[in-house]
Amino acid sequence: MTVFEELKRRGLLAQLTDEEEIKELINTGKATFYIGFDPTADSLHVGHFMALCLMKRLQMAGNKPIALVGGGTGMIGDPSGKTDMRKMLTKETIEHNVECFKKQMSRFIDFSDGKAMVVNNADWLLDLNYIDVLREVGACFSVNKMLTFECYKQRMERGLTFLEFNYMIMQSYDFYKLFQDYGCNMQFGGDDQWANMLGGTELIRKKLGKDAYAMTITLLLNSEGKKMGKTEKGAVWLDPEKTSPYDFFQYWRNVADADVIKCLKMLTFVPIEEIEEMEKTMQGADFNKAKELLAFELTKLVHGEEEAQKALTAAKAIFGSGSDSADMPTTSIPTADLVDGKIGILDILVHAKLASSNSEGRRLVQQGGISVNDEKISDPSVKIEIGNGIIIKKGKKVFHKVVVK
RNA sequence: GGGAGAGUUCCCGAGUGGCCAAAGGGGGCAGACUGUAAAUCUGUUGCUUUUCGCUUCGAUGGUUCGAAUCCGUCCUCUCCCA
Repeated sequence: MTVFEELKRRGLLAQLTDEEEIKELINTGKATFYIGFDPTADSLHVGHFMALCLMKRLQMAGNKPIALVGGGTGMIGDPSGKTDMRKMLTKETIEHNVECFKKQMSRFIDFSDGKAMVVNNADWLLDLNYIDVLREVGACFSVNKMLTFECYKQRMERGLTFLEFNYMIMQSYDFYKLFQDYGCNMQFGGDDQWANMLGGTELIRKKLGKDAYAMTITLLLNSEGKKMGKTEKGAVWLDPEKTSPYDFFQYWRNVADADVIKCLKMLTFVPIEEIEEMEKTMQGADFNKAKELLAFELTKLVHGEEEAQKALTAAKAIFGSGSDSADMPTTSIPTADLVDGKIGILDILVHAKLASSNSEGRRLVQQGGISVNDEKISDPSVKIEIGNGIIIKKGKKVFHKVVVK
């Protein structure tokens, strides 16, 4: 099966400028393509992961990926898909984030022997001269046309600054620049980037009279139409410091039934035939097996096989029998906080960040949401003896170990 | 630059002198039902040493026994005209 066919069967392809050309180029390994990453945080998250997978798939087929970190465009902020202007990041923050991105990417993509490269558009965007840019590329963009793009529509109602309006031009300039300097003939990205990417291909055509191609991948939306990889507490990060492997595993273990197959197809390297077979016969509790596979595969890709195994074992131990596990998130309480070797349940909850305040902890206890060593707690004033460590269960899915330091 | 309007708790959005920690909805959390799913139903959703009390309605100063509500100044945003 060719790469193109594989991408298509996995439901990854969204829009393409020229299907036949792109198919030919990537199948024969002749593409040099780039994907842009906006350094808005100090870690990549699940949304970026899709792009990384795509890079890897294409790299395996012999194509050359360029990861473009938006150190320059990050100064502007992409208005696509946002209803409000985002916060401006300082130069220092962006530089720091760019460094973090580079490190994380090298885990997925093979950068040896020039098989792939990372570039930072700050290297060329920051030194641009305003007037020169206006004359060189500004003349190629029609404001009338830009305003008709979907990505600006909703911002037309709520306000769009000139700063953000220029994001598209900068991104187009990136492609133009990479095309000339590195022979980069394709740009890939999320489907929300379509308009920005087309800007690049048109600029190249107008300035150089040559063809470049763009392709977007389907955004990973859950069955409710929301972007996946976000939780109430924020994004699901690839950095183990920000989202522990166990939590990462649990996020995928808990996806909705309707989303499992899609996620397996789009995010994992499990052979497509296998997934399609699974899809046909899946019913009832089979979903749990599929979710387990999904969670395991992804954790393995992101954190390595060992961590994935640990997360799986921990999950099985906890949800299977509720018994102890070495890999559970743990909080240590200083001995000084204990009175006669005991401590109030509310203090424990707040310490372990299972509750953000005493009030919330009290509520949890009163509503029967807290168990200590499998015994339900109903009195918020109860003192708990920690001894060699206790297991606290909050709700049905959150387990936490507490020990004395 | 001129004119009009708006800023309320996680979000949307009521409230226009005391009965306001502030309606309603969304979201979150917990309980029931389940498959660590969805849907549904119930409870809950500022803090606290929990029936007392404390802080909150853009910021600040004032009027008042009492202010989210009235007045002054400032900040931010939206709309109309240029």
